[in-house]
Amino acid sequence: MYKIGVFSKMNRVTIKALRHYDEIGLFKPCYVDEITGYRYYSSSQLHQLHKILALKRIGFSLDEIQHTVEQESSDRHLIAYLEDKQMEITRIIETEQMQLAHIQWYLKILKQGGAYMSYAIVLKELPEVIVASMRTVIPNYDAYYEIYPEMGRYMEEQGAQCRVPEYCFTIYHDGEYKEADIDVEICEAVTAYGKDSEKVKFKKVDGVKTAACVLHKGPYSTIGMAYGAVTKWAGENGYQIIGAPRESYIDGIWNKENEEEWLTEVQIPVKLK
Amino acid sequence: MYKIGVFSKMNRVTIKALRHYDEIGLFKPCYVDEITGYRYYSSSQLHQLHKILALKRIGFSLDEIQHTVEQESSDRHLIAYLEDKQMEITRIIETEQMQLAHIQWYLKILKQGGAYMSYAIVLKELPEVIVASMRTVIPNYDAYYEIYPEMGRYMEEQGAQCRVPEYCFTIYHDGEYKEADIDVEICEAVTAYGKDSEKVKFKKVDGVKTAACVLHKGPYSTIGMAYGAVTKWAGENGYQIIGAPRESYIDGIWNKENEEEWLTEVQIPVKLK
DNA sequence: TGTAATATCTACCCTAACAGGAGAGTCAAC
DNA sequence: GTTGACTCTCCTGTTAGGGTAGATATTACA
Repeated sequence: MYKIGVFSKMNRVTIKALRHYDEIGLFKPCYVDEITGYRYYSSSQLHQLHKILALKRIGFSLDEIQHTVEQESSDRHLIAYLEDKQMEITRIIETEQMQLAHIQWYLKILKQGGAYMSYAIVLKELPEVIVASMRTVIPNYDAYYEIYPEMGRYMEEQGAQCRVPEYCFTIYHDGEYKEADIDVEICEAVTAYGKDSEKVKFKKVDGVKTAACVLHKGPYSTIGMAYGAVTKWAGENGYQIIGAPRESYIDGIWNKENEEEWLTEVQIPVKLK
Repeated sequence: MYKIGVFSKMNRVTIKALRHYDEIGLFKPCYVDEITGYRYYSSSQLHQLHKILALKRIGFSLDEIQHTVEQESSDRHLIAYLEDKQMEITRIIETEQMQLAHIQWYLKILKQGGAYMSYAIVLKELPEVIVASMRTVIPNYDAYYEIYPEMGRYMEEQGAQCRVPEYCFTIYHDGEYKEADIDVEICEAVTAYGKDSEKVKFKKVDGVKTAACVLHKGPYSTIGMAYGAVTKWAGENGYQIIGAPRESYIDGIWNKENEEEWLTEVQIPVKLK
């Protein structure tokens, strides 16, 4: 019969931990003095404690250990537990390795003197939406100043209601970056279908499971940098572009005078290679 | 200006999280209605939020992010932060992989129908101790029944005091398992040096940084299984045996009549290959 | 046997990053 | 005016104990 301090030293377990195990019912002293409350442990308990420590070492939570210990009669339960744990840890390792890749990417950029995180890449899911859409080939980017107002007018006629939060974006259907004759589809998310016209159609745009997104602040003329950042990031981090990129307009000519304050998000559907 | 719900949807961040960031001062709404307490966010804050989310994704804690964001003037700080983080994650991955190896080992044992964890391996540190020691070559294991009492008598003569917790053990100096002519050193940890005799010497036994330990319950005749378990485990988990194994006696003939209740711990100094 | 040092007890608060829920107030639509 | 959706604050809970305070117990030494 050992008092808690000695028992603790024998097993390299803190007194706090032993008291904690007692409290949660995982491992109780073999005898507790009713008057003083002193805990006494016996050597026959070492085996159980070691079992607990062994399970803890391989990543089981105290709760899981308790279940495991209770049902120890059956090996099948244990195998199942261990296999679950195996998968869990495998997943954890994968995410950690992705984090590592991210960090290394940022470090590389930083050491090259690149502007830190002026383009912070974020992965997110894009929702499925109903949109008023207009697909067309525009000669150059200046054409936006004509077609967006046109679409706005049509939607007003139709009484179409914009979705909240607003989601107004352009899908680029070309396979590459172009400066002329660009195949674009401009979309405005709405709450319900409306009547199609020759130019403007209502349709459903599928959601995207994972999109690499980056915010671009400033005029559209420099938005290429944002694309560059995302595509480079994707390539270097094992992601593959699997869909047409979008530009989501947040602030622009309609609410900010100063071009420097315009805000656009570039969204590129990706998946892990 | 967006209310919290919309802003939350725009960024795939929960309302709870936004409120939490506000509370800890990491990311505050640009305006709070003094009367209602409603939080309002603006699109110019998106960029900062994305930066925060990007840092979070690569494993920074909110606390670290706060420091990072505050000192963003200097890239050197950031590089240092990222490099620290890189090392931290590398370490984490290593430990996870070790856990994985452990689990796979247990699984293998279990699937072969082996008795689960009748030998649970635990790694621990062995302390440096002063011992009364007697090194000798014994013809076979039965000789213990002669030499242990002999040593006990000498220690009593000397008035040597045993250490608490008791640590009485045998070191096996042979490089391999032997059944005859075994080179053993029996040790009893004491509180202070005493006078040497021809047979019994007082000495310091160095601590061991990492020892793979296993509890053996039952008579000494089957203790080989415990050794087998440890050495096999070590081999299969990338550990190398780097010192003489010890047997630490916990319960034995001196306090338990029934051989089935004897308890011994096998301790083998190891290190990662 | 008395005193001082050490060991142990219970009880409370703390960690990170929120999640869940209670109860109350606010906002926008019908 | 009312309803339903939205938001607020405040409280508790999550892991596996760590840290400390104040009270009691045991042990060592004179």
